[in-house]
Amino acid sequence: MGIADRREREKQQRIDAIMEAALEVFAEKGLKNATMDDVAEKAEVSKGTIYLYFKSKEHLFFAIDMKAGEILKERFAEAARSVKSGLEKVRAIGRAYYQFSFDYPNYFKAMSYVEAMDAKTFMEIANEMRPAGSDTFRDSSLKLLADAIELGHKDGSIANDLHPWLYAILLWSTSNGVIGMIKNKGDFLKLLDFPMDELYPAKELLVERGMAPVQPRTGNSAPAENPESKKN
Amino acid sequence: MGIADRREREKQQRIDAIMEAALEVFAEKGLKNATMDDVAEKAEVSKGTIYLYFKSKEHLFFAIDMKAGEILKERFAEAARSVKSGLEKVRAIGRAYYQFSFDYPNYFKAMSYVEAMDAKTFMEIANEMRPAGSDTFRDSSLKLLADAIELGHKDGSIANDLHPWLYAILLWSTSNGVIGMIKNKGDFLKLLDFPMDELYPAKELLVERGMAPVQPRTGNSAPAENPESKKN
DNA sequence: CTGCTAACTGACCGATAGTCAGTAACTGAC
DNA sequence: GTCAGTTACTGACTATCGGTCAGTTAGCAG
Repeated sequence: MGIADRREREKQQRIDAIMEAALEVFAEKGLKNATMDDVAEKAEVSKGTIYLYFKSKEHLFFAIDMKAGEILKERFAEAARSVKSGLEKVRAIGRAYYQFSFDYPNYFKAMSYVEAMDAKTFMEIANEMRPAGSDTFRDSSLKLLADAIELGHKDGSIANDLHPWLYAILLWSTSNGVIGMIKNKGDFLKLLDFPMDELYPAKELLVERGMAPVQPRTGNSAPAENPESKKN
Repeated sequence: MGIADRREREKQQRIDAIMEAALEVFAEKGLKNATMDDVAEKAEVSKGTIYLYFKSKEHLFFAIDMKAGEILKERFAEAARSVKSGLEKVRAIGRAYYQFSFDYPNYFKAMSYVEAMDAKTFMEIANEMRPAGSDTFRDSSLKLLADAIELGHKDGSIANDLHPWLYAILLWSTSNGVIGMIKNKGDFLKLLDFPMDELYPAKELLVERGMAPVQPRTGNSAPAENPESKKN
């Protein structure tokens, strides 16, 4: 079985080489302008070889997205480990995500790309590429966030009127929006003297106030369920 | 001058026809799979004609994005008009945006596409296509949101610890994240029994709590500025 | 009718994702 | 050692699509 093992190992090395090359090409030319020929050259294989291991360019992106997910999971775990309360863990995970987008801009771009895929394409590729038993969310980085929120419910640091998974998806998607704005339009907004650096901290502030355990309030600030509140 | 007028009118009709055709093709095939040949056929012009009026596919997208912005502005104005307090206006505008993404899914997609452009490309195209005097933000739909927030500061319905424009960009980008999640991954999450319908209302709840005028709090829920809060 | 201009056309080009018939390298059986 | 079979790999080729441009048509002025 030693030979089969070695072959398996070599296969994996090829896959790693291709993914690493892809990441470098993305960094140099951007996702959209990176060609498969570029990747092939950088990885020192022929284009055909890439297609032996990745069904399409999108499959390659997806593989990179999965790897990004692994890195993110480690970072989230570390962030959550560093503090105790649910709210603190949520905050630490949020910052870890923000930091990740700077530390691994190309992984982050790949994630954004996959994020923006329509659900149909996404599901097709996901079904082909995820290891058989893997349960999309249950073992993802998001799980760590949901766990932190659940803990927050228990230790009283987070309002428990929303389901942990709802909170998690909410925090995830709002962070994506804010970081996406910073990444894609940051240069532009800076040109208009907009203080980009304050955006994520402000988001954190807003969300943490929103997650605070509900207390009796004075004033007219209660969120209304009623859509047609025409009277002042 | 009658002839020149007529020519100008016909030119505009051509432009409208192309944009309308483009929108239909996007609806049928999705942004990515829509080809310029498709658009040309649908608009009943040759491909060359499209390129007389739009420098590139991206310029065409951008034109559609601008039109979407106009529609959005009207909707925002109407939403803001329907209520009185700053917070209510913000809420109404937020809902108008959410509703817009369902009423005009293809306009919304085009906006998302432009949103995701890198700042460099975006600025190049914007400079070419915006009417000369127009000041990107100052007369955009976002301005209406910023105005509503400023009003909220004055009437006391919104915490005034963040600059109106910071709030506006924040609400905009977080909404984009949430709606993007719903649009792109909604089908997928639904498959996992995730209650998609609750996502936007939950976002609204969270944000409105976060925007509420600051009051003395009990409990340990104060957002900390300190990044290394290691002690529980 | 003639010459001029503006609008329009569609065959064509270059780039690029993806394919596949052919080749090379390796393996295990004898 | 050799040879048939298998696996990994190659790169020329195809199809598609964004974008171009030389040529055509239509309308107008003199």
